[in-house]
Amino acid sequence: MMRNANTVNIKSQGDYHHGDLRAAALALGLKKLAEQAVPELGLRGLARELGVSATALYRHFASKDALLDALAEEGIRQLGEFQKRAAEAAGGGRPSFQATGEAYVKWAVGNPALFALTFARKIRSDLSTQAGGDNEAFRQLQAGISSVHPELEQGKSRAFAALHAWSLVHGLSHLILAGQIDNDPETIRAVVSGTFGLDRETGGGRA
Amino acid sequence: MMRNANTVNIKSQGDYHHGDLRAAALALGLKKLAEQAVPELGLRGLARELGVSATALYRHFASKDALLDALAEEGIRQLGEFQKRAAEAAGGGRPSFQATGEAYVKWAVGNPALFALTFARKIRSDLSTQAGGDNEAFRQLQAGISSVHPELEQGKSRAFAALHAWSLVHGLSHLILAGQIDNDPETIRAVVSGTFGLDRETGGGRA
DNA sequence: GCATCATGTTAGCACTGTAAACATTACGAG
DNA sequence: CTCGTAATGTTTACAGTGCTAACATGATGC
Repeated sequence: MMRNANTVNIKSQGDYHHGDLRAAALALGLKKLAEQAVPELGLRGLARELGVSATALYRHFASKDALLDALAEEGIRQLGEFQKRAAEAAGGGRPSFQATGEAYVKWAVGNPALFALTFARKIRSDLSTQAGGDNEAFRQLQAGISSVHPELEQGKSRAFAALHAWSLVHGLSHLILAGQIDNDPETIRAVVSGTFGLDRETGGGRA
Repeated sequence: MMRNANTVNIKSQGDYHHGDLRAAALALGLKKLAEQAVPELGLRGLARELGVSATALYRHFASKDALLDALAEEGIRQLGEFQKRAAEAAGGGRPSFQATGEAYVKWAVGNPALFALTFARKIRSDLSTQAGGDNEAFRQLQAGISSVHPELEQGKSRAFAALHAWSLVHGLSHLILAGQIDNDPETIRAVVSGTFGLDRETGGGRA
């Protein structure tokens, strides 16, 4: 069979070689993940859409898992950036921290498949004795904590506070995606903002 | 080919019929899930271990998905019961609520595959306008909230408080299972107990 | 005792990820 | 420029999957 006609090469001068298959595969992978809710990337289907034989991908990824890992890495990157923008837009301080948390949830809900993928496989990163690893998302979190609770310079308390906040938004994301909690902006805001009306002295803040 | 020799029937008097294949399949499924960390139940492999042909399972489950759904249901049941016992052991009040939360995380960490399965597929339950559905696990949560914050009889505030607590333990579970947070009892206690050291009046929970 | 239904069986389909062997192109050294 | 080699693609094949269809067996009620 001759070359598939619907080959959409990036640089389509030649025919046999693709140009930059690795990049193309990652790009298409992200697109497919964005379109569907369940992370069901098929190696063969992917290759078909790339106008390339299935096994060609093995020249660029050791296995399907390796490909997914690469996509997952792109996932945390996007998440981190999204949070960063949200934090900046909110100006700083406590509102910025709240915005960071909401951004986490909103990104997750808006990118279900990529979110699932990203956290299904353990994010590579020598997490240097420090939980959370070296990704931007976690860095945003730490910054937010420091901003809201400057009295906690470092140490366990700050770490625990960070893990607490992370767990909260992470769990909320998962539960919404699992259909357990309504995907409602007000709900998200309320849950992220804390026990909400329960604490008498902090004024309904994150805490 | 005659009947496979290693048939381990529950009631092995006859030969062709199994006795109670449905129950046996569920039991073995749970066992396999308990043994491995990743939920990779194979229909064929399962049948092989049951000493039965792969398609026999289709007499009892409409599809692999249906089988997994049944296992998932058993999952929430176990989780709920585990929480209930923990709550009772703690005596009641706030310590009981804290214990419920810790139990959630500990069960999840102790049963990774079943936990993942349970929440991967949306738990059936006509969630009657009330988020959370009708499972025992969520009921424990509501009870805990009521116990700790009796001033919230019903309404949105209590619902949000429940979702908050649920999100927290759920997220913590996932992050531990993803290898992002250490599976350390002290960490779990601290994160579950709240901002921990931040709130000045609760004394850092029962930690 | 016999029809019927529940429950098991085998054969086969379309699909998957992946390995092995082969083909084509790009590229750097003589 | 030529030519060997490495990079990148191809076809073929294998073992595995969930699932359907057609058939066999055993239990059950008239």
